[in-house]
Amino acid sequence: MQKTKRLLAIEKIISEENISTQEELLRKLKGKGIGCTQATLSRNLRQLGVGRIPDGSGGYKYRLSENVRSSERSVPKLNIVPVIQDIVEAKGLMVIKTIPGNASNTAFFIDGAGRYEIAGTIAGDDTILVIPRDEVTIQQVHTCLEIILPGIHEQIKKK
Amino acid sequence: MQKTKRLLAIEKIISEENISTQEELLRKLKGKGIGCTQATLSRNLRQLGVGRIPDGSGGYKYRLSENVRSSERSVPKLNIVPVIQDIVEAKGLMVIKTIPGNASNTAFFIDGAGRYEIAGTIAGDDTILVIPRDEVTIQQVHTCLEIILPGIHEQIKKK
DNA sequence: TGAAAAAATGCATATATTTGCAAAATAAAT
DNA sequence: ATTTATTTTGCAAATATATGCATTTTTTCA
Repeated sequence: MQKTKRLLAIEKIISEENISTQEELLRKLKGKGIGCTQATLSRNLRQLGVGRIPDGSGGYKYRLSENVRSSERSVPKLNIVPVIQDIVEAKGLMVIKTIPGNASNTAFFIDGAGRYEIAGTIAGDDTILVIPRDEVTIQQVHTCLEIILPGIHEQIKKK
Repeated sequence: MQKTKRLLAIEKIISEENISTQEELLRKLKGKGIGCTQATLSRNLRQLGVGRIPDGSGGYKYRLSENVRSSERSVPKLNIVPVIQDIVEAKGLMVIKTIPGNASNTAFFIDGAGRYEIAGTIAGDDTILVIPRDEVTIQQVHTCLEIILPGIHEQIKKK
């Protein structure tokens, strides 16, 4: 999906350098071969929870939300995807099946991402219940999972 | 000095309510007898380090910088409340997030209060699902929690 | 106290961001 | 494989925010 790639690229760029306008970010993306309009960027930034704050020297810069930043700094990108066996939706909730004994750490990882879309998770031995916030569609949760665990859907399809 | 008063008022308003545009903040200030133009506000917000971030529901809100917020919350409360990180409602249920490993004992405490409003709780490692009885509103559950854990909402707000 | 310098402000405008709407692209269903 | 529904996107226009400049207010200093 083109959008997912862009969202990931945006997070990366913003966390690595000081961007002060959407036009500037637009150029950086173009440089990476990822194109869209400024309007789309505006929507994407909101979805990602990216804020705009004073940079301390008269200007402004975009910055990821606190929880996203802290999760990126402390949780290693371990290869957690392979433990996930299946994802199904039920009653507006999302149920993730893992290989036995791996629900807890996977849920912890998901929680750690600090995504707004997810109200919380509860993990058993090999099953995780992901509770989306009201107003959040299952589709949005899927996008969200893709951001937390890039390649997750791809991985499952292959099973 | 007129400006100092305004800066303080801005900090106060922003920390207490969700403001989404400078015009809106302008009106709030006028309501307090403090007047200026949007241009001045723009300059003041930058000086205060106030950022603009997604509010999680499609809009934006202004927020004080992290350091300002953390210095304001330096008075510790002395009870078990601090282990609770967040409370959100979803699907008519209530999800309580705690610091890792504390969901179980907190849930036990909540159960122990024997409140009628709460049908039961399920605790994982750091998440508690509180299931209200049918006919019980979320608002009632909030009130109920405040009775069991005085100061809980106050505590969370400051995070 | 009065003059000079610095800071703050308003006005008008430039710049930047958001949004409604229709078209295009994706995903889902038959 | 088509059709249908959903999501994403671009375009143009509306909103919102930032800034240059002249003026007023506040501060500094002799």
